[in-house]
Amino acid sequence: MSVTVRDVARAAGFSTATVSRALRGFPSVDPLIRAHVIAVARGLDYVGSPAAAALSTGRMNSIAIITPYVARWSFERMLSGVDRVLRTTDMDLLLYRLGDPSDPHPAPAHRRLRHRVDGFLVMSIAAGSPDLEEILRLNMPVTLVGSTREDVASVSIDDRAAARVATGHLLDQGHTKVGLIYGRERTNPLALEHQRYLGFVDALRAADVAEHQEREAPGMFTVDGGAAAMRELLALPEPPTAVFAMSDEMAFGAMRAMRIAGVRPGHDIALIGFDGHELADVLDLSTIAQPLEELGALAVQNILDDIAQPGRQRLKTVLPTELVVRGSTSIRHQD
Amino acid sequence: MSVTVRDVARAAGFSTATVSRALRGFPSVDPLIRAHVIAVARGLDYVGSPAAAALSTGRMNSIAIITPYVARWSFERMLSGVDRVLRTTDMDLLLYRLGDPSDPHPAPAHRRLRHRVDGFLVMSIAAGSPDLEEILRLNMPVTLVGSTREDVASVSIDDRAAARVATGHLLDQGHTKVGLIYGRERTNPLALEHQRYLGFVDALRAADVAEHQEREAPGMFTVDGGAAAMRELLALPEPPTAVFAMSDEMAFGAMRAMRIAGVRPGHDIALIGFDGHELADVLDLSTIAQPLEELGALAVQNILDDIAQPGRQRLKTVLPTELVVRGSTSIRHQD
DNA sequence: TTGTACGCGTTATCAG
DNA sequence: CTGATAACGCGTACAA
Repeated sequence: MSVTVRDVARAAGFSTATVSRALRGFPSVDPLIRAHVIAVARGLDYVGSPAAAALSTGRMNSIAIITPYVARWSFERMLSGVDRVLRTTDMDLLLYRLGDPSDPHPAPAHRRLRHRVDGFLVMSIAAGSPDLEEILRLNMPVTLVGSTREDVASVSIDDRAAARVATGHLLDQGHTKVGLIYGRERTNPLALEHQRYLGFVDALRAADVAEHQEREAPGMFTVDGGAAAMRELLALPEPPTAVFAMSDEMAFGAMRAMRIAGVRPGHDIALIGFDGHELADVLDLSTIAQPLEELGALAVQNILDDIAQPGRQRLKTVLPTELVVRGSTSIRHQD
Repeated sequence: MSVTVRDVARAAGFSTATVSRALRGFPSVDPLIRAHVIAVARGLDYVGSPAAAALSTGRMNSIAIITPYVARWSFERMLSGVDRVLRTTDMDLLLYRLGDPSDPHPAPAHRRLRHRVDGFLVMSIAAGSPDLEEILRLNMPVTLVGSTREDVASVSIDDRAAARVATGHLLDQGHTKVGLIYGRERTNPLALEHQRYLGFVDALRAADVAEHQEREAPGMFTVDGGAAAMRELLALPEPPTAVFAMSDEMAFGAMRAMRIAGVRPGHDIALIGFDGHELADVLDLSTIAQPLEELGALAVQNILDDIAQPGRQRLKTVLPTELVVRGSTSIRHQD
């Protein structure tokens, strides 16, 4: 087939053991011999078999990203952070789309992953999700990104506080009819968006503003969904004068619906999103910026550490968010 | 360590060979025995070792995506298409960020990939790129997405024709001072964007409009870069009255710069992008829509086929693009 | 410091 | 249709 350690050993005039050690830079090998072996290996265009190494050591030298939402902007950002850290190592990155609660074609088997990777980065999957439970049952290093769970390492933001800030910002402008564009199921404690919903309610309560369920519409965390939600809100007998969308992408959709309906964001209706999307700036959308790239980077670093030294203290990091005020919430409400 | 075929074999009262065959659904095994073996395996919570299987068969059961631009919207879409197809198989997906010509920290070794995957999906890497050459040298199944190269399978669009259409659309509106926001190096034949540049020039020539190099600014294919480019164009003594941006993301940046400068897209300056970005709609940006998800899906399907039957005819698919006219180019130019 | 020899878990071959 | 056994390529005790 192709050239193996044995070939290199023969050509170099040493044993496979020495070759193996030399190639991996062990200190216990004579510098001269190492140089020679490396030269010979290069000459033979030798490249090791990760499968064989994995079989022998039990380490796969790779980690998996588990996430249901490959198509969200936030994923793309977190992935950038992950990649930035990972490319300084020799670890490989596997990508598995798993954990979408509304998936008609549910995951076949997580068992398969067992011997496939050394650790898991679970992104945007709520604690309590069956898929997450399956992963945890594997009893391998896991770090959550964007969610939290007892006894599992995680890197996240304080969603509840952030949503409180976003909603509070609207209330500060004098709005009392505050609408919400959520994802799919805001009241399910297992849903990732639940915390943001609680923050929304917190803020209303703190300001003594009543919550009106009919002013809350689902936007599925997509642009189109956000548009549909806003259409729904606009059709209300008493539409909200301010709206908090749980993601910038939904807010963008809402803006489209508003434009079509002839309603100006920041003028007729205040609108704030969530994420700190690159284009929020272009669309002059107020938002809650979260450090997505950092989330990814810290999480992968933690996984690497966990793999290196098992039984390590579980890391729980919470990163800060920032309210970014732009035109879409610039105008105060006056009754 | 964990339960192996041998354990299953012992528990089931059959040989490892039979167990292996039964578990993989070989027709040559007694249905009753198969059922029994499967039951036992499940009972033992058996899960196979891909590393061992790979070592034995030489097939890794996984493919790699190679791309420099993890953070672009177009990547996210193509990835969605890839995943849609891949999840109907038992193949795993490895992700490698490689091939960025402006990478200060160049790739360590592609050799490493040799025994890691069964095939490569090379996205958005120009033919002639050193990284692509390295991959091709491996002599394994490769499918290009978004670029073309002699003797390599590819799924792409006709960039040149599409750019011609975009530019032609501007010219049709009566514009003669047409600007361009390109990526990094439009004139390098090895750059991916070169074809779009050629299409731009084609259209100008066909309309007998002179090309003015100073009306062409680099936007690095990012939002911020697009903004900078537009600022540059606006500062010209004779700014263009219409601009073609080689990506929607750059066009978005351009729109931001225009808004800050008090110039209205589609009114003061016509603007058209490229990609069919989800948010082009929201921003009322005309664009060239390309079927990104389909590109990804077809490419991965082709790789799977190539792996299944080596030495197959090289596929060369070109998918159609579509001009989408919106507000940003709706107003005709009048001198 | 270097070499020998075995094991990792699975699949493929070949004989029965 | 089933079983015994030899690879697959590398890492690593253990011995020298």
